[in-house]
Amino acid sequence: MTTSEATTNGDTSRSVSVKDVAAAAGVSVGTVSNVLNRPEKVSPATLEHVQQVIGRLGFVRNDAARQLRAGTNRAIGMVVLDVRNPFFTDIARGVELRLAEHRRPLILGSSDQDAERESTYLDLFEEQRVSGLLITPVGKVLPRLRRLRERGTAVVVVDRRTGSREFSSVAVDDVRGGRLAAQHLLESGRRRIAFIGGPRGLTQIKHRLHAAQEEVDAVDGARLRFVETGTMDADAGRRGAEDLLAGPDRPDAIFAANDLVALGVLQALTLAGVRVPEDVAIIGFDDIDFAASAAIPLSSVRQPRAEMGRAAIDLLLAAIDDPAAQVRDIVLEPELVVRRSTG
Amino acid sequence: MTTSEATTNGDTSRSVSVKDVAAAAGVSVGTVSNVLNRPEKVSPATLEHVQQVIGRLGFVRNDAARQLRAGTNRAIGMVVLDVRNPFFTDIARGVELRLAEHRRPLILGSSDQDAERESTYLDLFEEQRVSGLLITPVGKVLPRLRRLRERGTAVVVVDRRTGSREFSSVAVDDVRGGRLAAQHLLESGRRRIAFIGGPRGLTQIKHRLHAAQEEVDAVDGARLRFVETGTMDADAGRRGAEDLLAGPDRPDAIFAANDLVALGVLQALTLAGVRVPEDVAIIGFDDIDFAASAAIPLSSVRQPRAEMGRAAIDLLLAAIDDPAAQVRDIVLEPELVVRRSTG
DNA sequence: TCTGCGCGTTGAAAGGTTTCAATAGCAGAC
DNA sequence: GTCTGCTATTGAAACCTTTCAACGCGCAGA
Repeated sequence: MTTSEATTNGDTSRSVSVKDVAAAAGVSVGTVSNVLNRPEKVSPATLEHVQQVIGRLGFVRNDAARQLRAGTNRAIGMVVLDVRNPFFTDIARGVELRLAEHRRPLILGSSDQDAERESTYLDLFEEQRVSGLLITPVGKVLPRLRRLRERGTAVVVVDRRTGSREFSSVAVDDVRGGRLAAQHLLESGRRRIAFIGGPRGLTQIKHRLHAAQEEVDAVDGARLRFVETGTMDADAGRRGAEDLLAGPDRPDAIFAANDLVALGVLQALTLAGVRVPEDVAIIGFDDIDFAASAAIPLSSVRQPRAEMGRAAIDLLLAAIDDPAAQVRDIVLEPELVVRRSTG
Repeated sequence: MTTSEATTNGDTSRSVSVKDVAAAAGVSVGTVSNVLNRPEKVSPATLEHVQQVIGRLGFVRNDAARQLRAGTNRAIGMVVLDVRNPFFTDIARGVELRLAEHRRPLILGSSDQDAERESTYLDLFEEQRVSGLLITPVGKVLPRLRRLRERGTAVVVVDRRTGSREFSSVAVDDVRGGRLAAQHLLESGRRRIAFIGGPRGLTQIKHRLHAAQEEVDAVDGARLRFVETGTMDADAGRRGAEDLLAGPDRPDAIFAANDLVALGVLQALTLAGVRVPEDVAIIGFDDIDFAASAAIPLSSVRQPRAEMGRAAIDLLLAAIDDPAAQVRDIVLEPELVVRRSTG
């Protein structure tokens, strides 16, 4: 117990605690805590002195103890749907940036569309007592989310809506997005349009497709075909496009459910010697960076991903600060980005 | 204190603790803890009973308290260099999968090549007392890493080597990778090769370039040109390729420092009407999914990213279990993947 | 019947922070 | 010189889990 021996050389045997700092500075632990958390309550002289001791001893606050006391972890948990789709990593990046401003850690998990993995992460987050949770749900998790909220964890749903108005959410106006894409294709003179993507059951798909259909219906002689796929990756796009090419009545434009699908479509067309955009125009959705970097730069309907992340965190932090805060559904506007692939 | 009233309906006012479980089950907290952590020490009858109570009350272990007691967080921290490059997210994914098997949370931060952000994350991880740290260093962090290790945090360096043999690392044999790419181009008859990428100072670039140079030197009439870029993204590739096209003596093959650069190169060539691979062959590095999905599928030198993540975690967990474990540099083998872009 | 043994269980201590009621110190008012 | 009111500081309690020495009990062996 060499309390007074705390000298310059950090004897790093055991971690330095507030108690050590207090002893070395000749003040009480309460004061040290105040220096850390409410510096304005401490006299300037004491403040300065304690801060110096903290620096000298290399004290680093133990967050576990702080959490224990506070009853909640400062960290935010996030369950991402698919880390391999830059759309989601871009959202995560927005989240992370905003969170860093608040010095809150982000505990990240990716469900990879697997309900079981999703559930495992929810278990983990519950043990961690995270103060907030961001999730793009896969399985039937509403009951779990309710339970989490009852236990004091704020929840915000990302890129989905629960429909039940129970949880705040951040999403993009898919109807508008579908409309923008279809209008653009129609305005550039395309009439035989195919929509590639799926599965059909996904709300987003339904909205985008339905809006596109309405636009197409409003133009004489224009038709829309739906090519359903099980997943929404490049492979799906490739196969969907190959099917279209093999069949009769080749379309003159393809609206892909997202950019990954669009990239697959572009590949299939290129390899088949179909000229883009002369023979077939392609437009994607999301506007991930790879859309702009494609061999034929892809037109796309831009989703403001970083902003989605930011908005989600802002909603979440608001809910954490005031658990009675109102449930809000934030709907962001998509934006048409025209590039080479639609001429 | 309605201890005995703990019934099916979770009165979720305050979180259920071991103490509550103990009271409801009529045993001591020590026994509850044993049920949780050393079930074999508990008599079958008690075990069964306590487990039922745990289920009934919806008890979830408070990890903060556990951490406080243990002195260390079960979580692993990871600082990723650039989340926008799928190469790194793929590694992170491998890490995450392996970690999930051990029920350890992953706290993720991305430095985006910024030394300051990197430093902020190290602060955060220190406060969290993470038990292990995975990092692809940007700034001068060796002193920090040393300090972390002194304080009991295991450290593994990913996709870099420190040179100092102080920290374990996982990386890929870049010399071999550079050799594979160059050999492949030379064997397919290419003689005027350009290497696009940079910055020059990066060890990886040096190794890949140097190995390629050696291969080229071994073949009569073959030449290698180096086009240095500041970053390693699609934009850099695009500009590098444009420069090459504008200059005299157009190459017949381009070896891109990574796949992002290669995609940019492909775009520039396509837009300039240069045929790939007929006029110019392209090979990238990493073999991210987008290489296979490019309009002209890209040949690449595959880095086993998931395996890198797994190996890194295995090293890390070994170091956590036994702090005296030997420092190891794991070097994985790259693999040539031939696709359309090199004919 | 007594001793010794082993198993299962207990209860208290420890871990580091924050909070808050209580205290000390001090200046100004009377 | 005493009292009031204020600010700065104190010290102990609380948060929840894990660990471990100690305890009680039943049973086998003497």
